[in-house]
Amino acid sequence: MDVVFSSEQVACMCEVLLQAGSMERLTSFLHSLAPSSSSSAAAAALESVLKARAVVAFHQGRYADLYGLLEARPFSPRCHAPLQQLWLRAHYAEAERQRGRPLGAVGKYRIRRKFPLPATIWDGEQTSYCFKEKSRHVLREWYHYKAYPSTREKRELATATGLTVTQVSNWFKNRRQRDRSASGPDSFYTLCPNGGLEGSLSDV
DNA sequence: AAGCATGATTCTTG
DNA sequence: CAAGAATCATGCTT
Repeated sequence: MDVVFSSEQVACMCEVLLQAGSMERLTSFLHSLAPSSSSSAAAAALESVLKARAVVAFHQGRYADLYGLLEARPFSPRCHAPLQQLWLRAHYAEAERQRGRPLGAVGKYRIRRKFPLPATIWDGEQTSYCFKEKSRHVLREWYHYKAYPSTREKRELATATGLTVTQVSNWFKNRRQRDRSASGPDSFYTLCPNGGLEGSLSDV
């Protein structure tokens, strides 16, 4: 068909179908897009289309295609997280298929080291189980100067780091606690006490 | 499998 | 509501 979509429409279509997770429709939609030469050039330049193609490639197990797509050109940071997941999950899947059984934590770790994220999908860091190095840097600096930020200062730190106020509070709390316990008169008893808690809590 | 690091949670206290 | 302590949960590393 020669239904002509604007670039925006195409992108929107991809996003919606991605969101809905309907591979079928997404696949056929992309397929309908590919052969037409006029709009395909413009469409191919669209990030959403590339992302959609990557997702489809992943779903179909065409991992080589997937890697090609991901490495082809830089993506905006907005898409990094999902695309990184694709990259990793594809490599995990390949390794698992090859060895016939699922990978454990260590296996996945090795895969991650063996196949580092391409620069097109990675802004340098953002490993996820931690706050960003940038945010942590800000917090550390601040802590050095003052370990007890006021509520107002916490708010500022939150906006400065992109974290929530609670996260900032937690960070300072944890930091203080760990600093203190690390330097305190720790020579004494290292063992934990036992019997502390008695059951039977009354409710209501 | 064990150890470490780090964010979050729970409980108590002021 | 915030601080401290103990503890949990999870991910990384060895």
